[in-house]
Amino acid sequence: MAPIIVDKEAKKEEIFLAAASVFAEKGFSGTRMEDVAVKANMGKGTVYEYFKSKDALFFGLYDYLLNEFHTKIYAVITPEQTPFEALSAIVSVTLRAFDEWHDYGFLLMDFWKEHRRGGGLQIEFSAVYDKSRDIISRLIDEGIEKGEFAHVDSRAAASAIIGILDGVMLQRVFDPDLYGKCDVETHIPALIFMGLKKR
Amino acid sequence: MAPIIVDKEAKKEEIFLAAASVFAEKGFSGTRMEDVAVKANMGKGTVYEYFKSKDALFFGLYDYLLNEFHTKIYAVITPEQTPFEALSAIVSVTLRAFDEWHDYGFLLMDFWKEHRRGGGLQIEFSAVYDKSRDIISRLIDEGIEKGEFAHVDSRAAASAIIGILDGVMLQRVFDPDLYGKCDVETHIPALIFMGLKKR
DNA sequence: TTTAATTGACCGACGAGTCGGTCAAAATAA
DNA sequence: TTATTTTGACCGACTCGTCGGTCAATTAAA
Repeated sequence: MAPIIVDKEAKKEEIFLAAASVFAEKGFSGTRMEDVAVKANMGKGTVYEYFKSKDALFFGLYDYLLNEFHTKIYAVITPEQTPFEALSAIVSVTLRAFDEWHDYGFLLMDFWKEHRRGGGLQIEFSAVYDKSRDIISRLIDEGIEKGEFAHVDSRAAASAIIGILDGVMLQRVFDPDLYGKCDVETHIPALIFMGLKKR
Repeated sequence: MAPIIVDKEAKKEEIFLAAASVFAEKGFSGTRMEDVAVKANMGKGTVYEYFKSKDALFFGLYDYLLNEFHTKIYAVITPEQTPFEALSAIVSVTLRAFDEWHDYGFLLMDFWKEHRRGGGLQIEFSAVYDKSRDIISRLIDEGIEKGEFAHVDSRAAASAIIGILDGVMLQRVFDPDLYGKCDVETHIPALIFMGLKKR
């Protein structure tokens, strides 16, 4: 019936990991499918058994990684936290995630850049960011309600917070040692909460 | 001896403008040199008279645009301003610049992404960001000294502010209507200065 | 005429995707 | 148990369209 029973899902994951590494190193257009195949210890044809095209692999990888990231986020927020605590947790875990996996920055830049290119595959970043802004701004609204936060525009603030995370990651991509001496995980949340102005 | 005297610089600029438009629309790797030539109303060969290679054109364009942006920034800061005023001016002019030329976001994503690819040409973003952080953090230090700002870590704060600008631009690239209803030029500086916490 | 400026047909490298063939495990027969 | 058949996972040589870059020819100013 079915000789050689292969765990297709596990194999897809293997390919994803190889692809992540190669795409991060060479960028989307600089990567040849053969490179991915070699990295995954298989023939090019095999990669095509699992992914219809280079695009399918690339955009599939995005979904895979986004899912992993969401898992990390959801792992640190609980209903018992105050809005302040929840926000802090999200900010730290994100900064730490970017820190732990330097390659992710390069990949993300590629996803940003390629997100258009037609086809049903393209990444809907507007939806992804919408969702993130929703979560953050809801936390901010809750904080305002509870008297914990000032009456800021929660949508704009959410956008800014997410912007900081992306923007700081970006700078770290260009200069990995940027925060060698400075504890960004403390200072960034501090700035978000306290602002620049003297109290 | 010297027949046709062509203003080489003006012609280079023509090509830059055409290239900016095409690169923004199709991305670096999606752009054919022929596309640029057509947009600039000339033959492909002519483009190669002015730029040695696609890379030379692309990275040359970056320098050209960066220079234009710096000119904009320097136009709004004066020695008489308080640190608060100078920072506000920089933030607004940057947000407005991103707003006025939507294409710039796409281009920037391409520059970010391609910044590595060897050769003597690659963009030194670490230096570019270093310079920006220097300017901003110096302003913040000055503000702290004058008792205008709290004792934040000025390097981290500068990094965060620049991050907000890049990050917000990014979100606007994905969702151009994001700030249709909300005055981001007011709210973002407000958040930076006042923070989230209730005073 | 001379020489700068322009051009686009052409070339060759490159890489995505294909496809016919191989192989080993599993099922079945003997 | 051993031989035979079946099946699908795997593979890499090949094809073929696509550009970056070149250059011989053309245009036009001086």
